[in-house]
Amino acid sequence: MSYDHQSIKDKVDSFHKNANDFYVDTSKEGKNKFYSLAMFPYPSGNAHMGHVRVYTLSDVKARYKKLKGSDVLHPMGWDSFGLPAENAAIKNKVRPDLWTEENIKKMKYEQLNIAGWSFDWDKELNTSSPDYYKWTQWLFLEMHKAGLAYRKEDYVNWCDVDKTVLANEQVINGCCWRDGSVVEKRLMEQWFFKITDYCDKLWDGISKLKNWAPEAVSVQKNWINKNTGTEIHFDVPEFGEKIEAFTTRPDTLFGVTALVIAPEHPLAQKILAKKPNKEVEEYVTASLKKSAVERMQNKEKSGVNTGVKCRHPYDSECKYPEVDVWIGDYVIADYGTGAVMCVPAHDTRDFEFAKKFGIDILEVVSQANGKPTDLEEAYTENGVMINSGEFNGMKNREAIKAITESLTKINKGKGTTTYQLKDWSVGRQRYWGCPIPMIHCDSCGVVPVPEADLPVKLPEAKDSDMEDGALNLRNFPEFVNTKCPKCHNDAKRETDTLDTFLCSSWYAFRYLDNRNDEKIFESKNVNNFMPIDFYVGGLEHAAQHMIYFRFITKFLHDRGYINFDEPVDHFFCNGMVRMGGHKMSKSRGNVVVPTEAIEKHGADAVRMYILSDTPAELDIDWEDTGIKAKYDFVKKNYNAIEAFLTEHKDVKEDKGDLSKYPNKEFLFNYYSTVKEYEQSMEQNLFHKGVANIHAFSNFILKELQQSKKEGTAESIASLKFLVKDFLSMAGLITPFFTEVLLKEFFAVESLYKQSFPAVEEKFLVQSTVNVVVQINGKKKTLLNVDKEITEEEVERLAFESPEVTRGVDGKNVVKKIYVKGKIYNIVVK
RNA sequence: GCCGCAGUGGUGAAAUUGGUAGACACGCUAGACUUAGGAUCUAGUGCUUCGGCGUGGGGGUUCAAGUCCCUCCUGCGGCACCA
Repeated sequence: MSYDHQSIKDKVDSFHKNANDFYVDTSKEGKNKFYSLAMFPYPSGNAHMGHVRVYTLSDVKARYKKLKGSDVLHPMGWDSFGLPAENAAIKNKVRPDLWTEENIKKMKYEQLNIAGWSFDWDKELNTSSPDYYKWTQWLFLEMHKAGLAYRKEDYVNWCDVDKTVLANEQVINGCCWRDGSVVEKRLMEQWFFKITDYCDKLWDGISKLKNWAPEAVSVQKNWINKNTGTEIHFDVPEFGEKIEAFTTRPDTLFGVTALVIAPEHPLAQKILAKKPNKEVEEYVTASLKKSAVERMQNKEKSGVNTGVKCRHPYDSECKYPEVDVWIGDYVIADYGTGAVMCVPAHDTRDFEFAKKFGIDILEVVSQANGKPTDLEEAYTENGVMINSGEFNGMKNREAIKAITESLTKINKGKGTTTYQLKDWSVGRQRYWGCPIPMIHCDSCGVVPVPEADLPVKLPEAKDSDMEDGALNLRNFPEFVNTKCPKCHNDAKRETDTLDTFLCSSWYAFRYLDNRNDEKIFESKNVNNFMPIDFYVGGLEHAAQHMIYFRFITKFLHDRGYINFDEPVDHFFCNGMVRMGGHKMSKSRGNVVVPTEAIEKHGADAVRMYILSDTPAELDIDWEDTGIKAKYDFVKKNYNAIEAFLTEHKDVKEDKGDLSKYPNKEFLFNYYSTVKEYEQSMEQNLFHKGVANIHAFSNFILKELQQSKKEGTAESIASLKFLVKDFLSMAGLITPFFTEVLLKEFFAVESLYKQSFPAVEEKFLVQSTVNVVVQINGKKKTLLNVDKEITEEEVERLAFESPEVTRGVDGKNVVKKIYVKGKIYNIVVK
């Protein structure tokens, strides 16, 4: 029967109807484990081409490892808490839980089951289901027990469109990551996770991320951003305290002509309280109102002199023993100490600030050529110390160390490190999320919900709740009002829900024991299969999700639940699927819907196409000619192979003695391509894998033709055997037509459970080799010679060739280099 | 500004890690065949003045460089008033 992708799909569906071929027993001990994971989807109800790409990648890798004999885990689940469900509720008056449930059904049974993805659905999980979020709550309580979940009043990122607080990681260029609206700073009391306690571990762990996409490693580095420097104390006698300034350039200490603190710095409020001053007050108020975007866009320096003085640590030696304390919003409150020493001569920002406000400029690091002190701009290069008391004459690089040591001795400072990473704000003022298992009691304070009472379930939303602004746990009295677990008096539940990034920071663990209702997971299972061997997802998750995932892993490690401290061995960042050079979007009208593409071209062609031509890390541009070509390829191969197998139905496939196989070149091609294909799969060069399949097809189909004329009973049996192995290998990429042929003509139990053929090295040995003859490294001719040929013989043949004769004519042969069986290079002058 | 990645035919790209640059495809050209099919098959396809020349530019190391080193240019991504 001629190729018809629809009937092939129907057949494959019927093969897998009853059994879960892709099941793996995660409690089974053993060594040969492979965990292939693609980031789980938000159940929007519509799978898009991006999903097709990611899940095909994790699938091909999973199938490959299975063929190579590993126990493979390739699970799937739902990242189902979050805003779209609430927005749908408000718009269409559908309960968020029901809306989510509908979408999951739709995606699971109509979209994620049509592309041949080998998901083990036995491991399915859903972050918004109480048996999952019970353990998200448990994790919160563990954090709380460890002192890592805490409340504080702080300036937080407020998104007024989503009516919720956002984590720093969710603010991109000062705007909300979801809707792009400008984020405000609001002083609020909020739940935080003390991820900053893990800065060192997260930073040091970066060196272990050898198999991560380099871009993703770079994102991790930039985000945590460790900086080594010195903390220097400036006494403020009037207030009986000191300002700690962080700097990476302690060598410029003697050039300090002012001190600048951030408007949010605690001292600012103290100054206002003690020495009320309208100008200062107005400046502070105005600065606090400014959004991050305003601060970012307007880099014009602003500030105000408080008139408060502070003392230089070396006040007896330096030119400016006492300097003014300024408030300036170019100083960032939550980086370093929120205070900087202002050294205009050697810092571009301080220079601008000083120029604008007439602050003195004192050069302390001179250029080697001793240029004058009348600086046009800040001098930020290295040099020799001047105007710096006892440190004069030193190289400034040495002075950095010397001054830090000296400060430590006189107890006026110390070497320190600082990080850009901030504590993780985890509370969200939203309904559709995991409730924070805490209770506020007037007499006992904030009390954790006892573990036995978990999960704290979300109340069911009624139609009247589903109004804009009303869908909030505050408005559910039956949820809010409770008893204090300690004193049993009336108390109120916490009404914030958890950031959905917490839900997704531990799902990979839960897949290994998704039905456990006694504990979060069985450690044995997790230790057995993790770290994840192959984790596929977009680079956009390299900051938020991957930071949190690493943090939670390190936390669970420190609490003794797991024996590894990095969750992902290989993080593979796939590129986007675009069309016409743009991201697919409804408004642009350049959307290819996966279900439609698969219906039209068949899943084999779609899978093959989405992997072909371009490395999976890069963006691809969807082209109709490309997908059509893959359809044609699948059709051609199915038809040719089916015809061959039908003709030789009665011949039992038999490898036999391949050394008697008539076409040695075919065997050479076959096994060298097996070798290349294996490498492509090992190294995740899936586009090369597709090219290898093309190469296979090119010589196999030719050989099938040839066998019609010259085939013997023996050679047909061998060829049939080789075709069977080819189908198993190609089945990684095109699992539909290959499985049908394997079932119908070879009665295999399942494509998934085949094995990868071993490379027969003996057929890769050839009796002749091509030796390239070069003159001065430029190729002149090619000699096809016996592999064991001597150097003398090569030399004779080379010099006999007209190209060499012409090339050396009238020149001196200086040197001859022979690389056995490869290169013969003649050097002439 | 700092960090990371990349630059190869008309296009997507490959190159066993220093040893025949352009595998495998798309597109294009010519031809064949036609039971008009999502046709298929065959041949060709870096440039060339047929000597050669060619991997963003310039320099270097080497018998030999797309690959290593220096330098510059361009594009993409991340961070960014980070002290």
